[in-house]
Amino acid sequence: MDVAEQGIEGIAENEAGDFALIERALAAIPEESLIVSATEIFSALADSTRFRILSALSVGELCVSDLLCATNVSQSAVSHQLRFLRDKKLVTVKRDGQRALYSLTDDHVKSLIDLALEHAAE
Amino acid sequence: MDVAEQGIEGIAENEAGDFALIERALAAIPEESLIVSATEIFSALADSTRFRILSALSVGELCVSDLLCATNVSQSAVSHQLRFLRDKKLVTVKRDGQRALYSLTDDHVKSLIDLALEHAAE
DNA sequence: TGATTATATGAACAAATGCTCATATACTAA
DNA sequence: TTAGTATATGAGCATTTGTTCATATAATCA
Repeated sequence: MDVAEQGIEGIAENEAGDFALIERALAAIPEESLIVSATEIFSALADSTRFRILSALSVGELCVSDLLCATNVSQSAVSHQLRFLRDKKLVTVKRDGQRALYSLTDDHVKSLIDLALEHAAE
Repeated sequence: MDVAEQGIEGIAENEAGDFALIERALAAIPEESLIVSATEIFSALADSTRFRILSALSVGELCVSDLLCATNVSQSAVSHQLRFLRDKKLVTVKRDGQRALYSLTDDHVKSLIDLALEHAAE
């Protein structure tokens, strides 16, 4: 009704039979704040250095020099990426003497990695 | 054995008790080609325009002007992004008269979107 | 045919990204 | 304290990204 007519104006020239599908498609698009959050997680996983870091952490808590082994970049680069991941709340740190122990904040990240690998393996 | 000793050299100063974990962490990192594929999918989902396009397509086949309604950018931008998604094999096109009908290549993408939204909703 | 609608593409550009280098901070041990 | 190890940060830079503008191609219709 309201929604349908709003859609009709936006879409203009389509045949009537497709309106329902288009409406559903537009309805399937989450609201902006959710899009921002979702694309942020995907951005975090979209870089190979961060992907390696997060993959490694999916097994458990690790310190920066461990994560250095997990990547192909400098210690500085790892620290910068860890800062990025901290800011996005995807990892948390805790100090242990000289070490900084990082771990995944929750396991959605691990699920996402597994799903993507499943897709990649085709 | 082989693997463990290789790890010990790389890691250098850690206490013996942590080697097992570190080994498992390094083993959890997929091989390069899988990382490339996985980060490519995540990149595709890491942009709000593409995210909107893929969300909309998760409901079914749509033409470019429908997808234009689903985004906030120009027709040209949508076309460019569709080209990107085609190149990455995430969507497929089929011509229908003047229209180009796009659809998702498979539904891993939809699963990834759903998982990310689940995480985002916290 | 020419006009119209739908989609695609190339060029150019601003903004974002990811890295390294140099350096700073934090903690430990002698 | 000083030296050594572990981590963090700021600046600078090259590369990548996403967009718009202008235009090209494709298909339909009068």
